[in-house]
Amino acid sequence: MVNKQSKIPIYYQLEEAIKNEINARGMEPHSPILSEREYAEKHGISRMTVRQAINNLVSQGILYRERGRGTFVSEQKFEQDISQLTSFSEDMRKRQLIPSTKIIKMNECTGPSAIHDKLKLKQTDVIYEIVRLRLANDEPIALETIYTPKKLVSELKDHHIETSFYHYLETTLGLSIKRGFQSIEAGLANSEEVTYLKIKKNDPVLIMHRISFLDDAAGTPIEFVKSIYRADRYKFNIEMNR
Amino acid sequence: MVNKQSKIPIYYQLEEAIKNEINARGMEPHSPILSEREYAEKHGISRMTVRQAINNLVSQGILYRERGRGTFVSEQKFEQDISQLTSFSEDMRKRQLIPSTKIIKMNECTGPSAIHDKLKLKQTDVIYEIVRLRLANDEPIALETIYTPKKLVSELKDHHIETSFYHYLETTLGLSIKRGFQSIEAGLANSEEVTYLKIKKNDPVLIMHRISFLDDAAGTPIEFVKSIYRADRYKFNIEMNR
DNA sequence: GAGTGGTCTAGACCACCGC
DNA sequence: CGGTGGTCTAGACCACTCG
Repeated sequence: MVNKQSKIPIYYQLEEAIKNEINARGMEPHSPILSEREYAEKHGISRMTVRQAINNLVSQGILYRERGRGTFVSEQKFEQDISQLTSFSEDMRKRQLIPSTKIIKMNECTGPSAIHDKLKLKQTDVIYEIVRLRLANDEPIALETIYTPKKLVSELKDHHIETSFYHYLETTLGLSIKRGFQSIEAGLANSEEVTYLKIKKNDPVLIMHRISFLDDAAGTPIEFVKSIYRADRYKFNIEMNR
Repeated sequence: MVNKQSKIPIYYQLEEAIKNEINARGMEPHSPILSEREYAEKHGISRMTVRQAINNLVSQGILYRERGRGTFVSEQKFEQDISQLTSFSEDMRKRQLIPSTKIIKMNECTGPSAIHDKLKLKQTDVIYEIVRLRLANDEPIALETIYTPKKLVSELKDHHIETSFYHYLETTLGLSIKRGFQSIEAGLANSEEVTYLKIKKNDPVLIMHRISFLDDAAGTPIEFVKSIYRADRYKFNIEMNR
């Protein structure tokens, strides 16, 4: 039921109520929910408020409308889940593997300038360069180099980056990552990569570059990452819309 | 200006008007547009109608709001372009390259069964197997094998697949592709790939598998594709949300 | 305090669907 | 025909920002 005295907006309460209704009653895809006028009367609220709730659920892919017929429960709700920007740790857990990390190197630097440009920094700004070996079930999977501006992540300690850098950014620093741009190419392992990844010289590898941006008005770059993945242990999975 | 007599919804006319305003005046990112009340008065319409127009532009990533301050022009407008499922031809044109195609092989078959499973077909259903060499500016980029059910694409002729298979599906057959699932891995070129792609044995390649689904209630699989890309000429670019 | 976006109301007319 | 969603109105009060 909707509480009109609550500080929580009515349309939001109704969103939750409708979602509960769908789950609690185990409503099948394509089954109709109440009409907008019925919800309005049932809760003693305006139809426009009901529409706001339903609009939100439609854009979340939970409901769909058909003019003249009604509003119905959607088939699936992948929608938001498509092509999510995920950290290595999240990625591995999705694959039912246990992620771990070995820090190879962490230092502050002011170069190279190409990195400054990508991160939209001044040449004098200090950048952290972090090299980590990423493992899954204790087997080396990827060698990863992160560049991130010191002024955004303050004083980084080993324990901040021993598990998930994203988790540290989002939970401890309260930074919100909005989107990232990735490129994926193929190459052959060089001697440094061979050592850490325990593969042979000239074995194929996947080379991923990523730049991620914060969810602020300016879209501030927060990290530039280069990762080398073992081709025999890793492939990228991407779900795409058209 | 908005025409209240038109059959085109006012909120939609206003959307177009605001977009024009931004472009025509060359408004910079972060510059404010008129307030909701100002648009309402200027066009003699209700504020709620103005809000509907602005809401749409916000969800398209063209504007953003700040409570108590106003509504502003967004930095970029990547919008829906995120992680779009694109055909080879579309992909190349985006990169300012001229795509072309050489058909290597096209035949009907009823195997292998793994393909039938992926396309959710009966073992007796006929599948087209199409092998095409994809070029950009006349240079070979990828060797592509498509499996697609004959019953969905009817009688395929060479000229249907000499340019864009997606274009044929969507324009001639009126099929609408909704989403696809891709995997990307790295490998070394085998002897067949070497010949067509004009690279050397054991050069690195990108191996892409894709399965695409139609925009119908059942989400019918329409194609299973395996593509081998030259690593020295191609990399995947992906934009992702979080 | 003046202006902004956020929420909400109680109506209205329309186009469309299914019976 | 009655019911649905789609659009629209002319107000209202709120929380927030900024000078």
